[in-house]
Amino acid sequence: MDLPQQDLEDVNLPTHERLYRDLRERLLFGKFRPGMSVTLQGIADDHEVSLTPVREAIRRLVAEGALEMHGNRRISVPEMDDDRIEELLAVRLMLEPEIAVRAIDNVDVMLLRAIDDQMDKAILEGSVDNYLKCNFAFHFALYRASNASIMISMAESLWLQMAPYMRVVCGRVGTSNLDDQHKRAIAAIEAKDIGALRASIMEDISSGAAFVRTTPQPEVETNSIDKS
Amino acid sequence: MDLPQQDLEDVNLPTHERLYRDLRERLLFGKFRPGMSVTLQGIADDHEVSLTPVREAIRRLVAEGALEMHGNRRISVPEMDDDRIEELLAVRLMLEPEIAVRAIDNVDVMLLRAIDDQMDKAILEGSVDNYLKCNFAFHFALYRASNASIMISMAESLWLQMAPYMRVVCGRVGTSNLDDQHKRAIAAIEAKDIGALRASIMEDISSGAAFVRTTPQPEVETNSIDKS
DNA sequence: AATATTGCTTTTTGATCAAATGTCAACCAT
DNA sequence: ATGGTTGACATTTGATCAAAAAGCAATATT
Repeated sequence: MDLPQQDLEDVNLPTHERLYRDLRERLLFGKFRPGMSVTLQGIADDHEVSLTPVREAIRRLVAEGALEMHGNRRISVPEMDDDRIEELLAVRLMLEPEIAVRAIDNVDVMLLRAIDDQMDKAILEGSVDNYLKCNFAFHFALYRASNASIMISMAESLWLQMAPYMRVVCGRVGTSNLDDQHKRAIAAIEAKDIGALRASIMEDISSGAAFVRTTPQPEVETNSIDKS
Repeated sequence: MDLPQQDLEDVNLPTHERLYRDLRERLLFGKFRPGMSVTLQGIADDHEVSLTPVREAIRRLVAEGALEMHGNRRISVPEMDDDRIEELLAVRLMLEPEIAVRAIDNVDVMLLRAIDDQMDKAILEGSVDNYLKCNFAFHFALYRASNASIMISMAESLWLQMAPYMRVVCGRVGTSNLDDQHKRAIAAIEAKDIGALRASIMEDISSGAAFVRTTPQPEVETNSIDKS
């Protein structure tokens, strides 16, 4: 009768798994910037582990498109360009409304509302960090209520690919001009209105896209990992 | 001025990369069956390499959904069930017609026709192996003509996830009852008829689905890798 | 009989090291 | 100067080993 019963994660997990989660977190919300190069050794040094688990974590992130491996065996955070953005958004527009619809009967609306409240606060405070976290939390709290585990992984992969770039754009422009489709989504869920839910998710994605398009392209910056 | 200039792959590639490609090939066309368990050590022994590159290849395949990792740290070929099938087909129906449309202006119709001819032959001969290979070749010859690299990887991941199961079903039923939507797709491409192309790809996916649904569920079989 | 416990085997995991590969800047020849 | 070469340095890659974890089956306990 010995259940360690960790409330949340990361104890007793293999190093490669913890590394993966940590790097993923940093890609979503941290300081990884598009174009930045990443070395296995750098990661190993930063985290004070050997190369072996680092390789496993990195291969996984490369497979998810979160990192890019060049023929030279060199790894970097993918650069963003117009075609890539267009493609990512096109897939998100197909995929995410469908996931949302599949979650409509299971999702905890209270939870969504709570997250959205926090997001409002983040926007008011101008905290890009918290905005991004809440936005992610909202979407995936919704998506996880579906049984569509394959679609969810795909969506996670897409967000991982967009995140470093979104971060740059938001950092430049701040949190104003962000119109919040989440309340429309919540209303649609409560009304069990599939069409309206689909539309609100699509509008959320499109408005993010419009937001991005209004900002100029940032210049390149290729560097090893800078320790915060 | 020293280009080795290998016509095709696999020389000078890192071991983990060759392993990845080999396992992938075997998942798509080989003897991996749903539910079969896979051990790192088994793979390493089979290929006469050490565990290190095996881990990298396997993590990649797990990230792509081609293999499944349980909490126990044990790895297996995912079992298929009705929900999973439904979800995989739903994503394919969204994704693949879009990729096809994006390829319509660039694809080499002669190549498609050649592949389709080979597929006809495979069906006549009743060769499940060749049918599966040609079917894959056809779809991805088309898809690769698009610039949508992200969508293509996603489609590859989906095919990897379906393949072991499709293999079982086809092995049971043979190659009759397979109606060929490829000729309709080719005609649509030549006519530059986007709607017809989209419809033919969707029909191709749906008819495969119908094909699968007519066959009974195979029983489980969990084993280590059997060397052919 | 049903459930725990124990010890043994298989498997996974992570660190370390040597070899291969790649990068980059200083150097040389034209 | 420009273009190519060389060598020092950094990084990746793959094998090996010890330790941890997990499975398994026979035994003991209630």
